[in-house]
Amino acid sequence: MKLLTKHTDYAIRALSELCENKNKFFSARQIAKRQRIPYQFLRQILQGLIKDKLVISKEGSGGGFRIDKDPNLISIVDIIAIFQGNIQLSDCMFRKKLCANRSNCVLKKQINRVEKLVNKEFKGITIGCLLKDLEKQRRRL
Amino acid sequence: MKLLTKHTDYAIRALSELCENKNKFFSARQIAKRQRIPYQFLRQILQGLIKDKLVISKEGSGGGFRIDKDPNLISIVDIIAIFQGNIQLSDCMFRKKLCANRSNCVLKKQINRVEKLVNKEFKGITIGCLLKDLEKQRRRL
DNA sequence: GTTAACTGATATTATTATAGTATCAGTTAC
DNA sequence: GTAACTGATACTATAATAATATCAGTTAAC
Repeated sequence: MKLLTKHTDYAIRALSELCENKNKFFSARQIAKRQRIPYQFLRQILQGLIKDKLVISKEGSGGGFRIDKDPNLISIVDIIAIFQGNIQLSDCMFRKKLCANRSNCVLKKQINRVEKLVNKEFKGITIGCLLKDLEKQRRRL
Repeated sequence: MKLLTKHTDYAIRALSELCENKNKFFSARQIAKRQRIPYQFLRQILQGLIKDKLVISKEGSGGGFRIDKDPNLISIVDIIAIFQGNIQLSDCMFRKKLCANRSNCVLKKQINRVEKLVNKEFKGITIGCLLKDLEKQRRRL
């Protein structure tokens, strides 16, 4: 029962890493080591980020990945969407027919309401704002 | 990626069924049939509801289950808690140590915020209010 | 007092999602 | 040419969820 999977978690970390220098290419191996992410798993994740054009890659020796979108425009819903599909709090919503019992449908309405709320909140959480929070935290130490 | 499992979904339906007549004992077989819930699965769920004293049971022929708590005081967080533990949107929160990367911890803070929001909203959704919604819906038809 | 309709408790299996690993082909810089 | 990379994809492992099966004990009614 969780809304964020490792895919999303690792993707966020990888993106933050890339933001350390937006012009540099970081190799998957580098990122994996620094962020303690299983290497092959990270490579899959990076492929996902490429498809959505959040990062760009360079093949060959000295190659790697570079951020390709304004961090302030990368929200965690975008990342969730890549790896987990749209946010849905209950299976119930997938059922095409009306539920056997109507009470389930009134539940669905309530859940939909909360779902929209979560979506809205998550949209507001961007890589950019996470980095800002991080900066603040660092200054405080 | 869902917050409500079948356990919770079925439990809500079973409780609504029991509310049809708060003094009557309904057998698991009856409920299963009417709500189209796999019988043995439902029995497990009802055992869970008994442990938390949401329902009471009567053994033997003519026995079954009866609601034992004011529906207005049964919130879906209570039910989620029985079958899924506390609401947690990310695994990250389980890690005792600080994350390798601090950015993860700032993420944690944001997720915690949304988590509290979801909890608050879910607390407001009770069996009682779902039944009320259902009544309204019926009257409209 | 036997039988049918029940619950209590628990073990087992199936299914699916998530997480992680392995491999091979192709690219690039030196 | 070779070491350090990515692209693509197949495979395996683990865990959570969903569902099934079984047996012992209880109760009501005949």
